[in-house]
Amino acid sequence: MKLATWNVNSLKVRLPQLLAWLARAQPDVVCLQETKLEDANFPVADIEAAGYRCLYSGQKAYNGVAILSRRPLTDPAVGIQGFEDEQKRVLAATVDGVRVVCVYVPNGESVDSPKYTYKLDWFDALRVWLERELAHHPRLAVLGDFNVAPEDRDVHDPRLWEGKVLFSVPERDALRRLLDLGLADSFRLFEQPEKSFSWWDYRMNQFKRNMGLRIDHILLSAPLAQEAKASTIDKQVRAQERPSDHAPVVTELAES
DNA sequence: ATGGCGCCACATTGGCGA
Repeated sequence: MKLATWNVNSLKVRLPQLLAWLARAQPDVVCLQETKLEDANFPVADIEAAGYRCLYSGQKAYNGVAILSRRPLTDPAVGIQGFEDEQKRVLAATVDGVRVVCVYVPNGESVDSPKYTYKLDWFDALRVWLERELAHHPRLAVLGDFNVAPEDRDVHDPRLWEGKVLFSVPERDALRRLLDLGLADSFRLFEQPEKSFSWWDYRMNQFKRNMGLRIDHILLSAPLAQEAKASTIDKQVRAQERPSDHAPVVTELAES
């Protein structure tokens, strides 16, 4: 089973790229973030024509998440249980016995912003909810844009980013506490090229200069981590014309 | 120190992302 996550930064704009990527990469399950579409405008027909079922939870202009799957999606759930949030950032469903959770963690804006407080509160609520979800679903995967680079090696210039939003200690601690529930950062289960990133700012040719961050992650519970075969970041997608600022991350599980 | 780019909407400028 090939699991993927991609922040598309507008599904309306990126739909042709998504369809081309599905055909090339052949993922089984794809979690999308920043679809920026109300549910009424979700391109269901195009995605079904490509061979994928879909679940989506969106809003106008901001946020919005979706799960695409070749196999049936069951037991859908919207949002973090027990956490009121108008922003559409979380969607979950079960595919072939794997509980798939798609997350779009708040950006935080800057460490002195109210949005940063919201981000940390949001992480807390996510952790509490995921702990319960794990108890019910031992085969659990959390995929998405976490808006946190976990370690120095996930940042092109850690000294420059030290203390900044996306790399501040409280954010990294919040992500660490998720991993401490018994989730593995699947990308790091395998040997990887140095300076592997999943996001590059549009400005200043940062992609060409590989000045990025690794903030998009696929976390796997222990039974799934044992089955992981490979994990990669699809940089080709970021090199296209009119790209999203994020590249897809893909983790493959052995057939079980 | 600031803006750079791209997308969106009560749009031709400002909010937001990261």
